[in-house]
Amino acid sequence: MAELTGLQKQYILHWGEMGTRWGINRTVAQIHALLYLSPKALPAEEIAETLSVARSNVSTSIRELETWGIVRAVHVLGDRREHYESMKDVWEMFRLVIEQRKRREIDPTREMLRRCLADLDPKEAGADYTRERLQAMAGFFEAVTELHDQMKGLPTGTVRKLLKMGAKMKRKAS
Amino acid sequence: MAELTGLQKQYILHWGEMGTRWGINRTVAQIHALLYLSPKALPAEEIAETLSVARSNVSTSIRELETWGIVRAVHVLGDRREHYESMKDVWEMFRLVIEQRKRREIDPTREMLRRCLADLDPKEAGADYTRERLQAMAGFFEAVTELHDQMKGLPTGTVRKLLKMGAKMKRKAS
DNA sequence: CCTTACTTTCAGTTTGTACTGAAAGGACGG
DNA sequence: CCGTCCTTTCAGTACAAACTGAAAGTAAGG
Repeated sequence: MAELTGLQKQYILHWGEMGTRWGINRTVAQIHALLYLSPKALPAEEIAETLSVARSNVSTSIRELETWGIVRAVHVLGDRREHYESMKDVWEMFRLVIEQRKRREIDPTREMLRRCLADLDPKEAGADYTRERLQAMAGFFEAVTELHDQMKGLPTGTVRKLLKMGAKMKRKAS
Repeated sequence: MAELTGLQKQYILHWGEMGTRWGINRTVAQIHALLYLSPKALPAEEIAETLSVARSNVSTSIRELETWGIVRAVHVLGDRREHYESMKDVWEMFRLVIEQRKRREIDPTREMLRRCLADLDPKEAGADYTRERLQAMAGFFEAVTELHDQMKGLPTGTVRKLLKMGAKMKRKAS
């Protein structure tokens, strides 16, 4: 089994911490980091040993990474075990994660806000104020959704172009 | 003390859940939701009763919201207690949060990546591959930083304009 | 089929974060 | 300055999420 270099250790540990701050399981993030740096697909057993976690923990974590769509199992000739490899395209990886977090978190929030606005009884005291607040929040989430929908279809290069355009507008405004 | 309407309850509970998913303490998020919906600033005591949490918990949570800069203490004539109110501008609120999360999480990651690239020993086996991966990741984080820096200075309206421009480019591309 | 190699599931345990209540620390009014 | 009202701090506790290891499940090879 391959020992980790100091550099790999540094990257993996940092990535793990990062994960926890964004509501992603530390081990899940660490496994992803390991696979991302690895030039070849790794079997679960080796991942477990390298990161010093239980084999079963790896199983669950890999499963989660697979549902995100950023890790997949590949087969190696003459080996019955599954080997796992990470997607290497960073932009696509984050796009996948963002898309899914939007679906799981942003969309339900939009629904909640719509439901609240629908349920709002105009006769209730302070209804106008509440509506104002809910609408402001809803407007923000709609804008985020719009932004997301537009990024979704764009190739990486176009996003970069937009970045440059933003820079120009900023200069004009100031 | 004002009882919560069903609608407020719904909003506050949802916001609390939302918070936990993004690494923000549930109570902190709930307090923010309550203050956001409240037309008037509330004393800590009332927040504690309304949400059924300990007075001391409110104290800590408010403190955190204050460091984010999205809640502040105000004084009410003839009342010795501090009253707390939430910022009402949603865009500004998220801008503040994003800016600070960037500083706490994105920036250290950029540094880590730069350090890794600097430490990388070209003589080590697989160094080229590792460099490639680290550079790809670093490039992404640089782009995110660039994007953030540009958004930072822009007024809300300009962000909306960029959204529309993106829509146009998308149509052209397809 | 049976064996062996590998993977997943799950009940119990550990760990870390959040929360509480009591005590200490201000500050204002009298 | 003393009492009271309010806020913060902190040590201990509760709770939820993560993790483990054993056992059950699955599939390939002989």
